[in-house]
Amino acid sequence: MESSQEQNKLNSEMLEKLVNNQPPEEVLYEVAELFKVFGDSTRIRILYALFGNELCVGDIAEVLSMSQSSVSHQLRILKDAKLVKFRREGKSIFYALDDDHVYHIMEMGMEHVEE
Amino acid sequence: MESSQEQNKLNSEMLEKLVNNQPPEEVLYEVAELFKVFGDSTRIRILYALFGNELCVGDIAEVLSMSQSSVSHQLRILKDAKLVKFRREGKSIFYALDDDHVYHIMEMGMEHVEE
DNA sequence: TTATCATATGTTCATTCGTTCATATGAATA
DNA sequence: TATTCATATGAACGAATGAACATATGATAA
Repeated sequence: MESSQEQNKLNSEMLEKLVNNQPPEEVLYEVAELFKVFGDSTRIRILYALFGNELCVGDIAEVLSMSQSSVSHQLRILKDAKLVKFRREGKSIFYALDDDHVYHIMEMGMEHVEE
Repeated sequence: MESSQEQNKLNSEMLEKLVNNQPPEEVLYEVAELFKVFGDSTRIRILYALFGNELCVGDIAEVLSMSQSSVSHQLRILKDAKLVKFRREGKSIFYALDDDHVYHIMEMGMEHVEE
Protein backbone atom coordinates (compact mmCIF):
# COMPACT_ATOMS: atom_id res chain seq x y z
CA MET A 1 0.00 0.00 0.00
CA GLU A 2 2.67 2.53 0.95
CA SER A 3 6.42 2.59 1.24
CA SER A 4 7.79 2.17 4.73
CA GLN A 5 9.49 5.54 4.79
CA GLU A 6 6.42 7.47 3.74
CA GLN A 7 6.21 10.76 5.55
CA ASN A 8 2.61 11.76 6.03
CA LYS A 9 1.61 15.32 6.58
CA LEU A 10 -0.95 14.43 9.19
CA ASN A 11 -0.25 12.76 12.50
CA SER A 12 -1.89 9.47 13.32
CA GLU A 13 -4.44 11.10 15.59
CA MET A 14 -5.80 13.28 12.82
CA LEU A 15 -5.65 10.44 10.33
CA GLU A 16 -7.71 8.26 12.61
CA LYS A 17 -10.20 11.05 13.10
CA LEU A 18 -10.59 11.41 9.34
CA VAL A 19 -11.02 7.67 8.89
CA ASN A 20 -13.75 7.61 11.49
CA ASN A 21 -15.54 10.60 10.02
CA GLN A 22 -16.17 8.87 6.69
CA PRO A 23 -19.79 7.94 6.01
CA PRO A 24 -20.52 4.21 6.08
CA GLU A 25 -19.12 2.33 3.12
CA GLU A 26 -22.61 1.30 2.10
CA VAL A 27 -23.86 4.87 1.79
CA LEU A 28 -20.86 5.90 -0.30
CA TYR A 29 -21.47 2.94 -2.55
CA GLU A 30 -25.13 3.83 -3.01
CA VAL A 31 -24.31 7.44 -3.79
CA ALA A 32 -21.87 6.27 -6.44
CA GLU A 33 -24.50 3.93 -7.86
CA LEU A 34 -26.95 6.81 -8.07
CA PHE A 35 -24.56 9.08 -9.94
CA LYS A 36 -23.56 6.23 -12.20
CA VAL A 37 -27.11 6.25 -13.49
CA PHE A 38 -26.79 9.93 -14.37
CA GLY A 39 -23.43 9.23 -15.98
CA ASP A 40 -24.63 8.16 -19.38
CA SER A 41 -25.66 10.58 -22.12
CA THR A 42 -28.49 8.37 -23.31
CA ARG A 43 -30.08 8.35 -19.88
CA ILE A 44 -29.45 12.06 -19.48
CA ARG A 45 -31.22 12.64 -22.77
CA ILE A 46 -34.17 10.58 -21.60
CA LEU A 47 -34.32 12.45 -18.31
CA TYR A 48 -34.26 15.77 -20.12
CA ALA A 49 -37.00 14.64 -22.45
CA LEU A 50 -39.03 13.93 -19.32
CA PHE A 51 -38.22 17.31 -17.84
CA GLY A 52 -41.75 18.58 -17.25
CA ASN A 53 -43.30 16.06 -19.65
CA GLU A 54 -44.94 12.72 -19.20
CA LEU A 55 -44.08 10.54 -22.17
CA CYS A 56 -44.69 6.99 -23.27
CA VAL A 57 -41.87 4.73 -24.39
CA GLY A 58 -42.56 5.04 -28.09
CA ASP A 59 -42.60 8.81 -27.94
CA ILE A 60 -39.33 8.96 -26.07
CA ALA A 61 -37.83 6.74 -28.74
CA GLU A 62 -39.16 9.03 -31.47
CA VAL A 63 -38.12 12.28 -29.79
CA LEU A 64 -34.59 11.00 -29.23
CA SER A 65 -34.29 8.92 -32.42
CA MET A 66 -33.54 5.81 -30.42
CA SER A 67 -34.73 2.24 -30.74
CA GLN A 68 -37.63 1.14 -28.56
CA SER A 69 -35.47 -1.57 -27.09
CA SER A 70 -32.72 0.78 -26.06
CA VAL A 71 -35.15 3.19 -24.46
CA SER A 72 -36.84 0.40 -22.58
CA HIS A 73 -33.54 -0.95 -21.29
CA GLN A 74 -32.47 2.44 -20.04
CA LEU A 75 -35.87 3.15 -18.52
CA ARG A 76 -35.49 0.03 -16.47
CA ILE A 77 -32.23 1.33 -15.04
CA LEU A 78 -33.82 4.70 -14.31
CA LYS A 79 -36.78 2.95 -12.74
CA ASP A 80 -34.57 0.78 -10.53
CA ALA A 81 -32.78 3.92 -9.35
CA LYS A 82 -36.14 5.50 -8.57
CA LEU A 83 -35.45 8.40 -10.91
CA VAL A 84 -38.59 7.87 -12.94
CA LYS A 85 -42.08 6.70 -12.13
CA PHE A 86 -44.67 5.31 -14.51
CA ARG A 87 -48.33 4.55 -14.98
CA ARG A 88 -50.17 2.46 -17.48
CA GLU A 89 -52.84 3.90 -19.73
CA GLY A 90 -54.31 1.34 -22.07
CA LYS A 91 -51.48 -0.23 -24.00
CA SER A 92 -49.06 2.58 -23.31
CA ILE A 93 -46.92 3.18 -20.28
CA PHE A 94 -46.20 6.76 -19.39
CA TYR A 95 -42.99 7.76 -17.67
CA ALA A 96 -42.19 10.88 -15.68
CA LEU A 97 -39.43 12.10 -13.43
CA ASP A 98 -39.90 10.65 -9.98
CA ASP A 99 -39.33 13.60 -7.67
CA ASP A 100 -37.72 16.99 -7.21
CA HIS A 101 -34.32 15.51 -6.40
CA VAL A 102 -33.98 14.45 -9.97
CA TYR A 103 -34.65 17.98 -11.19
CA HIS A 104 -32.22 19.46 -8.70
CA ILE A 105 -29.42 17.03 -9.38
CA MET A 106 -29.67 17.68 -13.09
CA GLU A 107 -29.79 21.42 -12.57
CA MET A 108 -26.64 21.20 -10.48
CA GLY A 109 -24.97 19.27 -13.25
CA MET A 110 -25.99 21.85 -15.83
CA GLU A 111 -24.71 24.67 -13.66
CA HIS A 112 -21.34 23.07 -13.17
CA VAL A 113 -20.97 22.38 -16.86
CA GLU A 114 -22.08 25.81 -18.02
CA GLU A 115 -19.19 27.67 -16.48
CA MET B 1 -35.81 2.26 -35.33
CA GLU B 2 -39.59 1.79 -35.10
CA SER B 3 -42.22 -0.36 -36.71
CA SER B 4 -44.17 1.27 -39.49
CA GLN B 5 -47.48 0.98 -37.70
CA GLU B 6 -46.31 2.57 -34.49
CA GLN B 7 -48.99 4.69 -32.93
CA ASN B 8 -47.49 7.55 -31.00
CA LYS B 9 -49.39 9.31 -28.30
CA LEU B 10 -48.16 12.71 -29.34
CA ASN B 11 -48.85 14.36 -32.67
CA SER B 12 -45.96 15.35 -34.87
CA GLU B 13 -46.25 19.01 -33.90
CA MET B 14 -45.71 18.27 -30.22
CA LEU B 15 -42.97 15.76 -30.99
CA GLU B 16 -41.11 18.36 -33.00
CA LYS B 17 -41.49 20.87 -30.22
CA LEU B 18 -40.01 18.41 -27.74
CA VAL B 19 -37.13 17.63 -30.06
CA ASN B 20 -36.32 21.30 -30.43
CA ASN B 21 -36.52 21.95 -26.70
CA GLN B 22 -33.69 19.53 -25.92
CA PRO B 23 -30.45 21.16 -24.79
CA PRO B 24 -27.58 20.91 -27.26
CA GLU B 25 -26.15 17.44 -27.61
CA GLU B 26 -22.78 18.68 -26.40
CA VAL B 27 -24.15 19.99 -23.11
CA LEU B 28 -25.98 16.74 -22.39
CA TYR B 29 -22.80 14.85 -23.12
CA GLU B 30 -20.79 17.01 -20.75
CA VAL B 31 -23.37 16.64 -17.99
CA ALA B 32 -23.17 12.89 -18.38
CA GLU B 33 -19.38 13.04 -18.28
CA LEU B 34 -19.56 15.05 -15.08
CA PHE B 35 -21.84 12.59 -13.32
CA LYS B 36 -19.75 9.70 -14.59
CA VAL B 37 -16.95 11.07 -12.46
CA PHE B 38 -19.20 10.97 -9.39
CA GLY B 39 -20.32 7.50 -10.35
CA ASP B 40 -17.48 5.54 -8.80
CA SER B 41 -17.26 4.67 -5.13
CA THR B 42 -13.51 5.17 -5.01
CA ARG B 43 -13.80 8.71 -6.26
CA ILE B 44 -16.77 9.37 -3.98
CA ARG B 45 -14.66 8.20 -1.06
CA ILE B 46 -11.88 10.58 -2.07
CA LEU B 47 -14.32 13.45 -2.44
CA TYR B 48 -15.75 12.76 1.00
CA ALA B 49 -12.30 12.61 2.51
CA LEU B 50 -11.78 16.09 1.05
CA PHE B 51 -15.09 17.33 2.44
CA GLY B 52 -13.83 20.30 4.43
CA ASN B 53 -10.25 19.05 4.48
CA GLU B 54 -7.21 19.80 2.39
CA LEU B 55 -5.16 16.63 2.07
CA CYS B 56 -2.04 15.52 0.25
CA VAL B 57 -2.00 12.41 -1.91
CA GLY B 58 -0.22 10.21 0.62
CA ASP B 59 -2.68 11.07 3.34
CA ILE B 60 -5.65 10.35 1.16
CA ALA B 61 -4.12 6.97 0.39
CA GLU B 62 -3.62 6.30 4.08
CA VAL B 63 -7.06 7.48 5.17
CA LEU B 64 -8.75 5.34 2.54
CA SER B 65 -6.34 2.38 2.61
CA MET B 66 -5.63 2.75 -1.08
CA SER B 67 -2.42 2.60 -3.09
CA GLN B 68 -0.73 5.88 -3.97
CA SER B 69 -1.03 5.01 -7.63
CA SER B 70 -4.73 4.43 -7.48
CA VAL B 71 -5.33 7.68 -5.61
CA SER B 72 -3.25 9.61 -8.08
CA HIS B 73 -5.04 8.15 -11.06
CA GLN B 74 -8.42 9.04 -9.62
CA LEU B 75 -7.27 12.49 -8.59
CA ARG B 76 -6.35 13.15 -12.18
CA ILE B 77 -9.86 12.31 -13.27
CA LEU B 78 -11.29 14.55 -10.54
CA LYS B 79 -8.87 17.29 -11.56
CA ASP B 80 -9.83 17.04 -15.24
CA ALA B 81 -13.47 17.35 -14.25
CA LYS B 82 -12.63 20.42 -12.19
CA LEU B 83 -13.99 18.82 -9.04
CA VAL B 84 -10.77 19.28 -7.09
CA LYS B 85 -8.09 21.93 -7.04
CA PHE B 86 -4.55 21.59 -5.75
CA ARG B 87 -1.49 23.48 -4.63
CA ARG B 88 2.08 22.43 -4.11
CA GLU B 89 3.80 22.79 -0.77
CA GLY B 90 7.35 21.51 -0.85
CA LYS B 91 7.28 17.95 -2.09
CA SER B 92 3.63 17.45 -1.30
CA ILE B 93 0.62 18.42 -3.33
CA PHE B 94 -2.50 19.31 -1.42
CA TYR B 95 -5.92 18.67 -2.86
CA ALA B 96 -9.25 20.23 -1.95
CA LEU B 97 -12.76 20.31 -3.37
CA ASP B 98 -12.89 22.86 -6.15
CA ASP B 99 -16.08 24.77 -5.45
CA ASP B 100 -19.48 24.73 -3.81
CA HIS B 101 -21.07 22.86 -6.67
CA VAL B 102 -19.18 19.79 -5.64
CA TYR B 103 -20.52 20.02 -2.12
CA HIS B 104 -24.05 20.58 -3.32
CA ILE B 105 -24.04 17.79 -5.84
CA MET B 106 -22.80 15.35 -3.23
CA GLU B 107 -25.34 16.56 -0.70
CA MET B 108 -28.11 16.02 -3.26
CA GLY B 109 -26.84 12.51 -3.82
CA MET B 110 -26.82 11.78 -0.12
CA GLU B 111 -30.34 13.12 0.27
CA HIS B 112 -31.70 10.99 -2.52
CA VAL B 113 -30.03 7.88 -1.15
CA GLU B 114 -31.08 8.44 2.45
CA GLU B 115 -34.78 8.07 1.83
C1' DT C 1 24.98 17.22 -8.73
C1' DT C 2 23.18 13.10 -6.79
C1' DA C 3 19.94 10.79 -3.88
C1' DT C 4 15.48 10.76 -2.00
C1' DC C 5 10.77 11.54 -1.40
C1' DA C 6 6.01 12.61 -3.22
C1' DT C 7 3.38 12.30 -7.00
C1' DA C 8 2.28 11.18 -11.86
C1' DT C 9 2.00 8.25 -15.90
C1' DG C 10 1.93 4.04 -19.04
C1' DT C 11 0.43 -0.56 -19.81
C1' DT C 12 -2.05 -4.65 -19.13
C1' DC C 13 -5.97 -7.26 -17.71
C1' DA C 14 -10.46 -8.42 -16.01
C1' DT C 15 -14.89 -6.54 -15.59
C1' DT C 16 -18.72 -3.61 -16.55
C1' DC C 17 -21.79 -1.48 -19.62
C1' DG C 18 -24.61 0.07 -23.67
C1' DT C 19 -26.43 -1.31 -27.96
C1' DT C 20 -28.47 -4.48 -31.12
C1' DC C 21 -31.24 -8.21 -32.58
C1' DA C 22 -34.52 -11.57 -31.55
C1' DT C 23 -38.20 -12.88 -28.84
C1' DA C 24 -41.50 -12.77 -24.92
C1' DT C 25 -45.21 -10.64 -22.23
C1' DG C 26 -49.45 -8.74 -21.69
C1' DA C 27 -53.25 -5.51 -22.40
C1' DA C 28 -56.78 -4.13 -25.81
C1' DT C 29 -59.69 -4.97 -29.63
C1' DA C 30 -61.90 -7.49 -33.33
C1' DT D 1 -60.20 -16.43 -28.32
C1' DA D 2 -56.96 -14.77 -31.77
C1' DT D 3 -54.59 -10.85 -33.32
C1' DT D 4 -52.35 -6.61 -32.78
C1' DC D 5 -49.93 -3.13 -30.58
C1' DA D 6 -46.80 -1.29 -26.83
C1' DT D 7 -43.41 -2.53 -23.93
C1' DA D 8 -40.13 -5.68 -21.66
C1' DT D 9 -36.56 -9.13 -21.56
C1' DG D 10 -32.54 -12.16 -22.91
C1' DA D 11 -28.22 -13.05 -25.19
C1' DA D 12 -24.21 -11.60 -27.58
C1' DC D 13 -20.72 -8.45 -28.84
C1' DG D 14 -17.68 -4.52 -28.73
C1' DA D 15 -16.23 -0.48 -26.18
C1' DA D 16 -15.13 1.75 -22.00
C1' DT D 17 -13.26 1.53 -17.38
C1' DG D 18 -10.92 0.70 -12.80
C1' DA D 19 -7.15 -1.67 -10.42
C1' DA D 20 -2.52 -3.15 -10.17
C1' DC D 21 2.21 -3.05 -11.24
C1' DA D 22 6.18 -0.94 -12.95
C1' DT D 23 8.39 3.14 -14.02
C1' DA D 24 8.96 8.16 -14.85
C1' DT D 25 8.96 12.99 -13.34
C1' DG D 26 10.23 16.62 -10.64
C1' DA D 27 11.13 19.14 -6.45
C1' DT D 28 14.01 19.10 -2.34
C1' DA D 29 17.93 18.12 0.53
C1' DA D 30 22.47 16.26 1.20
